[in-house]
Amino acid sequence: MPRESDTPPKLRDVALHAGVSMGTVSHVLNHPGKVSQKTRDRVRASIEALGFVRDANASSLAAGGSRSIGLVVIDLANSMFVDVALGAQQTARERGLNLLLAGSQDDFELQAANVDFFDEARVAGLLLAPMRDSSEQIQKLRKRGSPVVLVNYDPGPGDDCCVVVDNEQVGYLAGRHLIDEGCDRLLFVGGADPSLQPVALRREGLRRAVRETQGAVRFEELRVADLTEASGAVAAGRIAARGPDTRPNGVVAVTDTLAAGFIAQMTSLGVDVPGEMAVMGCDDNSTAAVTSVTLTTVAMHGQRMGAAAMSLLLEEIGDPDGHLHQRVVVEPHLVRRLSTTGFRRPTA
Amino acid sequence: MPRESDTPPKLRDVALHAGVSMGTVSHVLNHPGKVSQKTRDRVRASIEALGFVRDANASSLAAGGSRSIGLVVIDLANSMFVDVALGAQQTARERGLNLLLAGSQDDFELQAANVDFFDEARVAGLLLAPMRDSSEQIQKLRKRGSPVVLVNYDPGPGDDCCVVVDNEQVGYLAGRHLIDEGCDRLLFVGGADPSLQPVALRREGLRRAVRETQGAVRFEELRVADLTEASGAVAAGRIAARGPDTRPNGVVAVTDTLAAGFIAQMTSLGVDVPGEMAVMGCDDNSTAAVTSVTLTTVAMHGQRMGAAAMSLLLEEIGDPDGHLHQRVVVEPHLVRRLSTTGFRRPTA
DNA sequence: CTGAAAGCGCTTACAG
DNA sequence: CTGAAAGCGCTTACAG
Repeated sequence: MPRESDTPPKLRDVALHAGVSMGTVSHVLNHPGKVSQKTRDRVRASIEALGFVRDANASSLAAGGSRSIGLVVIDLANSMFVDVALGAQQTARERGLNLLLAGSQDDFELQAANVDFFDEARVAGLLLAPMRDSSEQIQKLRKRGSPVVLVNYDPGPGDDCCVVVDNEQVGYLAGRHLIDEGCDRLLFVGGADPSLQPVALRREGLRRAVRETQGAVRFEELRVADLTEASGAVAAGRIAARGPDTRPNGVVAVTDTLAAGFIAQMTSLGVDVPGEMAVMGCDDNSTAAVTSVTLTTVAMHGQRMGAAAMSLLLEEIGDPDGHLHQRVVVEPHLVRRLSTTGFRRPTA
Repeated sequence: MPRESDTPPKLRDVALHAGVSMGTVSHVLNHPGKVSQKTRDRVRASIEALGFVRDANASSLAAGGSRSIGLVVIDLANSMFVDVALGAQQTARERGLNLLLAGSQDDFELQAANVDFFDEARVAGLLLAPMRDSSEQIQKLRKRGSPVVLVNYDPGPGDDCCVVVDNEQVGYLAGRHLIDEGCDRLLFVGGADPSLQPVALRREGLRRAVRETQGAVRFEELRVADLTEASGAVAAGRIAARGPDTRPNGVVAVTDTLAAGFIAQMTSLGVDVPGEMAVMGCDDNSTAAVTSVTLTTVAMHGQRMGAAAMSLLLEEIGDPDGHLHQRVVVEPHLVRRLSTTGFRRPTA
């Protein structure tokens, strides 16, 4: 039964209770193999009896490092990053490490604060899904000896491991799907910021799918201000204004959010989606799924990304010098839903 | 410029560099008001110059407590809990505290592990959204002096603060909405487990709305095995089998997931939702929104819950003895979408 | 306002 | 396998 003291038991109380030294208790906790079965059992019984819970702060300080890994994602409201967290957590647990999770809510300053927090906590390593170049933040961690692995961001050949999705393939899968459904006039709706790597790559992939048809399919693109639903609606307005015979009949919006706005507006303008126009997004972002028809999209394996990133990180933690930085590319996959199902093929 | 040493700078290096004692550096960090402007600036310059980052483990140990709050939620894939985290984080930051987030993935053992982890980390307090009675876990924290506030779970009058949504009102709002749309034969679809408080309360609220019509609206209910999409589909099958004139024309599923399965199956059986039958869910769970029509639902103010819970926690941390436990009830609100819009009123 | 010193609770060589 | 002791990096009374 728990001791009725007014102060919580500490390691020395356990030692006293079990009749051993503090060092032995600590060994039971950290290197049980070094202690005889008998002593171990006695110590564990005392721990149980007193309700002892080790102070992780003291432990990390004395051991010179914590057994936690930090994960900082762009935004927890994006379900992809929740998947990343699940994958990373599972892999971490398998190795006896704890995952600390923080979301940056699309705010670069909050991201910096999160990284700083994990820096202060002296995490054993950091998984970072940055919203843009964050080499400064990463440098600080590295100086302290904490490896960093980037998720969903490719820093280019250099100092860090990264795990990214094959965005060119994302675009290709989208294009291929629409073409297979019978669309022959494709539109790519992207954001105006050309520096966003994923946007450029997805466009390239889509073009590849179009090229493969050897001219049977037309391609055009439309740039909107940003990747919000509002911009999607603007794009829809412009396209709908054109006649049914010249406007695109297959649309790839570069994000689900954009696609959601596009479909909502297109529908309200009287165009039948997907009957007259198949529309799809990219990301499989569940928070953007509230469209009038369910959205076909190209999804990423978020969990796989998280698990891969954690593996790379642990590898580097385990062997900081021998480690070679890697770039892991995860393949996307198509998720077919109603926004492209039931498109009426042109009977030309 | 950062010092080119092979070992990261510590507080004593900063003291040396600034020509002050370690105590003074610590004061600059923790009680800047106690240090003269001039000294403060000098110390800060040294911190900057050396790239010093304080070790939070050592700090917490010496100070006898950390400046972090833990939040353990049932499942991060449920968007409501992401909202809770956002609200809690914002409130925590305003008070200079950090929020540590952990998701339990619907697994009670993982929940226990998460709570233990925060216990070891000696968090200043814990916000817990438990999946069921967790008084044991809570007791451990309390023994160590960490207050606990429950979120989305009402433990009954007792030892802890809690923040919950008014689930009776959830049911009432749902019923009221359907009745206003012209439905006169309501169905409540709930899970078979009567011990789930929210289910019972939502049913009560719905009944209240029905009672208010003084007999003009019929009420019935259907219990299914659990709250999955599959069970929703099963329920739809049973209802659809009845003729259009006797079956319900307004349905409240106790969760969005259930509603999603219900609608999908009902539609595929040839019943027009919402034309012949208006259907709605409860929760506003974005991950369940992938239905063929967008789902009307009753939502909770997750952010508000998170913020309220954090406030209660901080209040108790600030005044452990004077603190009175409270039960904060957050009002739900209706989110109208397509699954109830366009219902054809019976013209009897 | 500033400094010297004790101590937070644990871990880890080091001897036995 | 076990114990005594130094030390992890900071904070906080306590004197000055």
